[in-house]
Amino acid sequence: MTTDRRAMQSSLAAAGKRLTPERELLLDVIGQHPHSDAIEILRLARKRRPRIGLATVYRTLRLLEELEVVEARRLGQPHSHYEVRRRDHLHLVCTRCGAVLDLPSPFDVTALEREHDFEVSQVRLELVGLCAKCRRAARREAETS
Amino acid sequence: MTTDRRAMQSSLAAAGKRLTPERELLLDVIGQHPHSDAIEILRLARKRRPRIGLATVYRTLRLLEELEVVEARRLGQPHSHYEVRRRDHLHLVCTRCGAVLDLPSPFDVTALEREHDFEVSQVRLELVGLCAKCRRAARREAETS
DNA sequence: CTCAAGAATGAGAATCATTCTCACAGCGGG
DNA sequence: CCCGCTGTGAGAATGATTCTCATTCTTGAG
Repeated sequence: MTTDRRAMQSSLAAAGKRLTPERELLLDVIGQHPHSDAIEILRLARKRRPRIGLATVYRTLRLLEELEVVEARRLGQPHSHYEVRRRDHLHLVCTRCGAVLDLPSPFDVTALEREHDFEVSQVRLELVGLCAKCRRAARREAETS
Repeated sequence: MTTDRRAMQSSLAAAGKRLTPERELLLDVIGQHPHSDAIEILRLARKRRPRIGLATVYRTLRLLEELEVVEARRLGQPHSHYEVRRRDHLHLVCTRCGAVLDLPSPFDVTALEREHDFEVSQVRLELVGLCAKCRRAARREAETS
């Protein structure tokens, strides 16, 4: 994951932030264990750095979200699950046990039900971005600063 | 919304539950104010029934979710937003101000960006249902009871 | 019509995920 | 080598949601 590390390094530097061992470790853990929640990430990170704290995990997760490196998911549970971000990202989420399967982008629901032995009951789609008002506001802020 | 009311009545009865004035009121509020959160729903409900409590709002929301009448959404904020459930349900969510636009089902991202003056930065899709393991477990449970 | 049993409610306490605070540690430039 | 930040860990604080419990309402049997 050296490329990720490099990219991280520079976006952090751009924001006047440092690439600390904790941040590097946490990014690695998230990359290796997609869909983990904060407690799970803490547990995994402590195997390699036992004194790391929960606050650092949450702080780092938020930072990585802001840098658009990591993405938080609400999968019907009260806490979030985290994973390295991709532009198009499709999931099969079981409503009963919470299992999450990743999917390649183009798909056909019926074929997919057969292939993954999964019964689809609901399709949820969100297109996330900026509305016209906020695009103008963001532009104004950029000019001011 | 008499049809909704009827349908509710019978699915509640099937589970040995009652259609109370509170439940009817809350369903109506959610129908009339999609994407509201629990506090907002409480505020709206109190206009018509001032002594209704927050616990009842949350209890009813959970019940309506179980009956698959209502759906909770996590739109990047720490609390949920609620709306009457449809099978296919598409949203445009602004990452900055949290505005939510509903969309008709079939769509073309580029046309849509032009039409709604919205800049899409991310596509999120979840197909929700039952995995093979849980379908078997659910079947077993049904047989037992 | 009356009453008992169970379901539902309101208020406030409890819980759980997440964020904040604060004292201390560590790096990086001068 | 020291100063000024940026980060960290621990625990407190917050905020959304769920639970508890005493009370009220409904329903159905008699």
